[in-house]
Amino acid sequence: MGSVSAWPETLSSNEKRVMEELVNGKNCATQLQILFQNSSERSGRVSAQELVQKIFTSFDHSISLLTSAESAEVSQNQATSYYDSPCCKKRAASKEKRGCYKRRKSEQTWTVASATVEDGHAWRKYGQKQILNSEHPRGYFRCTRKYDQGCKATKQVQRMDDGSQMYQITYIGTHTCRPDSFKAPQIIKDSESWQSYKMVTPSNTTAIKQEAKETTTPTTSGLTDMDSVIMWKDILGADYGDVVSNVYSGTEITSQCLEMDLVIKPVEFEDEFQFDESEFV
DNA sequence: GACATTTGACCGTA
DNA sequence: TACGGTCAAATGTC
Repeated sequence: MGSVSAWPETLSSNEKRVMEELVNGKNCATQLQILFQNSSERSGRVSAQELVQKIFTSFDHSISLLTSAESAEVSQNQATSYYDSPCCKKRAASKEKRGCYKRRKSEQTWTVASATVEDGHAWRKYGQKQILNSEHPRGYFRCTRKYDQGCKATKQVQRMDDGSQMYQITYIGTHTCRPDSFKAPQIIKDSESWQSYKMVTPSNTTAIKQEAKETTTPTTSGLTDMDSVIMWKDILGADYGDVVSNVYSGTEITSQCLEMDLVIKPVEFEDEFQFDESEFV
């Protein structure tokens, strides 16, 4: 485990802490993988659940650190840039001026094929567009916490043209909001079995906020973040075939998790995110 | 009345 | 210049 002093001095203290958390999470994941490889026993010094708990905590801390830094930046920017920006002054001056925006090319994006548009977050639809050569229109959604918490997450939902009931959902940007209900999955918190996690159903959900047709509801597990959904599925995949069936085929992951059927396509990180897989095997 | 959705207009990018 | 993403007025719903 690296100490703070092991990181380049160019990193800020927050970045160093993030790195520490990520390394910690990676190490736990490695141990967890070994545990799964010797799946019959629970003989390690720590149980799989404890490791998963650690991983979750590490990633959660990292996300918190990053989002707190980002949120500060966002709120600072918002205070001055959004309503005071030349762009919007211009808009105020000219009511006819619309579409004053910058495309966010550097945001993280990932695509998910799902039988449902629900993902545990509350989204508000802000647009719909007929796309060329597509049978179905594409819906544009933003996080309902965009204005109160500066959350930059958006998603695009489009019915697939292959006649199936599947939706192609593209997530753009990560949630910087911190829903009150966000917490570690019940299974982790209560140290229950993985099986209990499987038993979580949409029927015992509580809504963060009522949104019309596209409203999404978090599960009681509190697993409200799409990133978390993907993460837990990935973790559970190998040895919990009944719970989650993952097929890692190069760059594509096919999963079935809870009520969602997902095909997760490659995450495109425009920011340079390096992950040395060779150390993982 | 507050909030969400619809829809046409506007604008950036390829 | 066409396409796609976003904005915001109009409209709908509770």
